[in-house]
Amino acid sequence: MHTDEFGKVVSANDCPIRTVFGRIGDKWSALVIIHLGEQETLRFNELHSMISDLSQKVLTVTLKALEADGLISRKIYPEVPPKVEYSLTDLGKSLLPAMNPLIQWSFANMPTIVASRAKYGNKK
Amino acid sequence: MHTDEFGKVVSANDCPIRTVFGRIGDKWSALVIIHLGEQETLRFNELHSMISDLSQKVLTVTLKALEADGLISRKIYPEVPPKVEYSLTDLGKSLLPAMNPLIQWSFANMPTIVASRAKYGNKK
DNA sequence: CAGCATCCTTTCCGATACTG
DNA sequence: CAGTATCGGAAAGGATGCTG
Repeated sequence: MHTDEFGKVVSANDCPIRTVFGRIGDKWSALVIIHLGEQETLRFNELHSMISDLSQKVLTVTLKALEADGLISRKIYPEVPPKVEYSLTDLGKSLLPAMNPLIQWSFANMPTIVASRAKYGNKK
Repeated sequence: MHTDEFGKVVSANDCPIRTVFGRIGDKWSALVIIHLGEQETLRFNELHSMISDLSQKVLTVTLKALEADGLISRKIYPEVPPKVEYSLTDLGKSLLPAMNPLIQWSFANMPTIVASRAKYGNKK
């Protein structure tokens, strides 16, 4: 147990960095948030087709986790067939500008990283 | 397969967001990068004691992955006992300011997220 | 349409023991 | 000191089938 530059505990589940980066760093959450940031609201299958290579089960799990964290909201229209719309909450919206620099960095530096990774693989 | 707002492919391994967020979003990489950002250079056991609840094996794996991506560099001093120093590369240093807003956001909003998570758990 | 349930594989990660 | 090697448990993620 120790403290970081913010004077907060950086251990186990008390660590904000691990909590937040763990959420948006999982395989799909960041993409879901970004898509919802662009589109205002999206239905389940719209999201599913936008991020086509994730299973519907995992999308469900991801959405539930984001909802539990208060980052997205889920609106159900009592119709047949059912219609469910997802959108960012205010908290979720506040996350977008915080993520933006990292997104920019990702696009700018991904080629470098991929090249470095390949080179490292060869050296082994 | 589709394109996002940047006009780039957002699928499989071609997605910068998934590549970068996947790396810094894993359980420990972000913390390692942040610590190296604060301290300039750190030895293996210094990092290990700073992030005490990760095993030495996982620290090794994490460091190797970051090195492979070109984010940190590893300097070996041929002494007995051995001494190895880790530091951020220029690429790694450029990542820090990009991560910063998200770090700030994490500290600011972690309480809200934790509260929301707990509430959601009760409702189920 | 928007899921839930189940099964299965893969990956992650911690504990422990050992080494140049 | 700074790792490597091996094992085992837990968790993440994918495929498939079923349902209100």
